[in-house]
Amino acid sequence: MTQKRSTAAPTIEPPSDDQAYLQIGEVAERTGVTQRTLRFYEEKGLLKPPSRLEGGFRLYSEDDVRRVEQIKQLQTLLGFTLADIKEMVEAEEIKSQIRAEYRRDAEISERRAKIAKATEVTERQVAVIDHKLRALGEMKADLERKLAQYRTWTQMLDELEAAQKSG
Amino acid sequence: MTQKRSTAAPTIEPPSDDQAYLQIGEVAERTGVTQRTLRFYEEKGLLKPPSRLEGGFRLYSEDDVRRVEQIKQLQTLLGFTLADIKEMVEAEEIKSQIRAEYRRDAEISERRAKIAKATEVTERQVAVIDHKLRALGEMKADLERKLAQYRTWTQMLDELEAAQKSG
DNA sequence: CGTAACCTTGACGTACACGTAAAGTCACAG
DNA sequence: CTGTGACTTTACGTGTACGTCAAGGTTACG
Repeated sequence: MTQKRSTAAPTIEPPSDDQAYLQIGEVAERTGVTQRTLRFYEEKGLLKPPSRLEGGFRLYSEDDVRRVEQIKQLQTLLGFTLADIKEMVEAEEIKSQIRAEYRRDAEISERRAKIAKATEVTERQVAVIDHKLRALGEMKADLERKLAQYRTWTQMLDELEAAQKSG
Repeated sequence: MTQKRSTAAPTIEPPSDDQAYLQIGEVAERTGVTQRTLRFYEEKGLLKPPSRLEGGFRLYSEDDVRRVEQIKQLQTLLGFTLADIKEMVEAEEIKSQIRAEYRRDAEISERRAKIAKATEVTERQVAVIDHKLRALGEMKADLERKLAQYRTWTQMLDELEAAQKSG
């Protein structure tokens, strides 16, 4: 029998809430990237080191899965480098920090600074996206002009053939 | 004196029209890519081998410059690989062929086939672009939600400080 | 306790997109 | 005719983003 370990509860280490933790294989399958890629992203600081099972097995959260999907989007669809993406991911980290500090008492000026920083980074990202949106729009318009041209040519060939038949 | 060879008329080889031909250095400067990159694109079939001066110097046309700019757009902005881009460029080639055959007598069926092929490739490209447009749109919406969140938080800090002052 | 399935950390390999250095050629000024 | 700058090919080097073993530890089931 091909045995498959039950999606077991973490034996130790993970922030002892009752989340559904996933091993690297599951995450790989769900996200469509390889295990190597997941380790590589961790090594490069794109994914925070996940919690571990006592044996050393990585245990990922659903949040981690979402992050991986986000990274793949940014990379394959939008052509950002992992370095770019790391910056963006770090902005996400800042957001988490802000949320964490929200409950606790923290220097207001410090909180302001972090929010300002996060705002700045996010605005740069929006600008980049706007740039790409415009470029893509122009590109699409070009392609549709071409398609229109092709339709015209096809029609001309139709008429030419019709003339030949009736001629 | 820093000598610069006059943007000389091609001594030989180039399709003997009176276009303004550019050497590789000029093209590199105008397009912002290196000479190495231009030779590399040629090697990879992304740029058709340009005409040469009798000494072997490459002579590029304005069309070539436009193509280089298009390639850079596709690559850096949209994240296509050079292999992808080569396909697209080859579609462009087909279009040129169709235009060339338009004047001459050519098999109608052959012309139809080429137009059909070009249409197919172009439609695939439009589909890819649409995909990216949607992804970018969603990403932008996400970022703007974040920005709104940041504004809310900043406002909360404002009010908190105001309360502290008046308290 | 055996063993299959799953995981771990190295460490080396690879495809892509060029960078860079070497050694020689070409064009024109002086 | 020589110097200088722009160009040529050839060839090896580099950074990114992983792929691919290899050797071994861990977990769960029978």
